[in-house]
Amino acid sequence: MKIKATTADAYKLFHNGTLALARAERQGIRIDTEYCERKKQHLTRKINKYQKELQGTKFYRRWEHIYGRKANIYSNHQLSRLLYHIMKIEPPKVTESGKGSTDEDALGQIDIPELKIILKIRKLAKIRDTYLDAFIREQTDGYLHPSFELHNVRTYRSSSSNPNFQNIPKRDKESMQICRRALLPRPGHMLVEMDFSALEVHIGACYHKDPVMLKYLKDKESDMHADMAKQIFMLEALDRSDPIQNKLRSAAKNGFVFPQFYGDYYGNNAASLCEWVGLPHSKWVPGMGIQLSDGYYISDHLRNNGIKSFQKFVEYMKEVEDDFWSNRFHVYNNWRDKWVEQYRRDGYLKMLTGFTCAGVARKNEIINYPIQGTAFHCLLLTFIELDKAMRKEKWDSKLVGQIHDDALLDVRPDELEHIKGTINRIVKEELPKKWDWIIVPLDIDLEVYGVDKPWVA
DNA sequence: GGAACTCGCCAC
DNA sequence: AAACGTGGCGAGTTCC
Repeated sequence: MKIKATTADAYKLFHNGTLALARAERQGIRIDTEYCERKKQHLTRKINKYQKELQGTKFYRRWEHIYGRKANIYSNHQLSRLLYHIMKIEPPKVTESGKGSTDEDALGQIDIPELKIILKIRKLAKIRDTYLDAFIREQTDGYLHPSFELHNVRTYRSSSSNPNFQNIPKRDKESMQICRRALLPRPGHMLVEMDFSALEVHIGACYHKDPVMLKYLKDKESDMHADMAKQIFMLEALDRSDPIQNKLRSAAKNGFVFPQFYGDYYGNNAASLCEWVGLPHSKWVPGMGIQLSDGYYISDHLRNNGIKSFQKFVEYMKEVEDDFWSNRFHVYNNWRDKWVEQYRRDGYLKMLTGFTCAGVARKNEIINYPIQGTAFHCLLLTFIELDKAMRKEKWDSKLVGQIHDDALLDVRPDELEHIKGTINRIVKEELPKKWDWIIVPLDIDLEVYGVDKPWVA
């Protein structure tokens, strides 16, 4: 008989989780403080160089003319006034409070070369002030001890602070290398990162049990993102080994599938997809966007299929969205409706792990909360069990951090094989045994970094 | 001089 | 009819 998880089960998970996370906090992660100091100075010199370059321009002299000695290139308030009030430029986008935005996207759409310098300065200052500075400030005796909290997040995920271990740059190569170069294993050890692949998609399937999604997750040959790329870009086939075709797959994944799961809609999707493939929000002519093959561009291809403008593409994406939820994933879609209906009736929702979310929430929030929380709980239980095995068997290896669906270990090389086996046992056997609602195989990836090498691939 | 706010930007 | 979920944090600004 199936027994549903209770609040007491949820409590126990967080009680044990708190203890395991506290032990990881106490272990800490080794940090190269001298490197941080050196790199900080290096970044400061680069920033000063860009600042000098900016200050020599007409644009900045205008800025100084308005603000005098108070002119500050880090003031977005001043920049916004200068661009949108003094220079009368039409704001490409506005902020939450309705003022002209000065974020990267907005500045990128304004044809003033000086703004490029500001963006470069912003990026370097972000690395220096948010990461390297914090690493130096927060370290004691060459170790960082980030906090991991379980009481801050509405979805019953974790948060991290002092410093935040969960937002160290990864996607931008330069930022990633500069920041992660600072984080090291203990002497003679290596960093090992384990992460669940597509965990939220898998956990979502445990809630809605859509047969089409279950097939995608169980059948290694099938590929949801490739299928969506084929549909969106009207392709007969998709070869992931071709870089351009793989880019189309990434566009479908990040510009349509994931945003749809979070509750986005075709209008934003169409804009995002165009961004991915380099097409403008206007009429399309031959030779626009990314090149599919010699002399054949994405705009040629879509025009040949009857989509000759952004406007038309938006209409087409409406059809794709409709097909996505009404046909392809209609069981998933019915679950969403029923789930929201039930919340509106009860005033709360209950997760598969026993946690309760109550209070006023919008539709998208209600759909996302259980999936986001439950996915993290899979990582947390894995973390707890690993910590338990580690202490019982007196490993020299240590758990040092966690990022929602990902854990970082500081491993003594001769223990690696045993640790791999332990992780696999926990994820493949113990998790599904404890939680019988896990109806899809959970997969984990292991990334092993070099002995004495930093957290840089 | 600190609290509370906005904005921008990093992660999943 | 509306239209992307969860955080932390630094700098600048405003208010007391």
